[in-house]
Amino acid sequence: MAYWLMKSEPSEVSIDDLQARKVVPWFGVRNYQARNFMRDAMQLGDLAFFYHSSCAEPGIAGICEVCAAAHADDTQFDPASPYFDAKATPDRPRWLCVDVKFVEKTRLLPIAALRQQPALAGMQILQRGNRLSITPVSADEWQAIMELLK
DNA sequence: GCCAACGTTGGC
DNA sequence: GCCAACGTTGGC
Repeated sequence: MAYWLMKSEPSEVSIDDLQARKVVPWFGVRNYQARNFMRDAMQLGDLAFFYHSSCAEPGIAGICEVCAAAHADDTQFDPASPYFDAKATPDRPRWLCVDVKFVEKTRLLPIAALRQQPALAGMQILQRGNRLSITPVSADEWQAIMELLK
């Protein structure tokens, strides 16, 4: 069992959208490192903070659970999608996604609040220049954030 | 809108 | 395989 933090732009998929839809494929990842986390490291039952990025109030907005192993991301085959990849074919998909299911909506925990916690100083998302949309979270970091959310 | 940081591309 | 140019990310 591992912990993760997964960024989503709420204008595309917000925690409220996930709550309404129960399960969503984590489509749109176009970064090899993030893809490899989904393909090689994520396990069914892993928990992730659902993080709202590129929005008015960036921060942790909820919790979700990995509920399907990595499979082809359909958006890579759709010419109408911004995530279309002409070099990908159903035979040889380049991009994968796991499915996640809604666990809970939390109060919004802004990134500024995360930065104020010494226990979280090592979090990958808080490091300078971090851009990765999926990052591992240590058990200690997970616990510290859960405490903040109480 | 700014801009630092990073990943990708492609010529050589 | 190098590396400059370019595009993207994402907080501020």
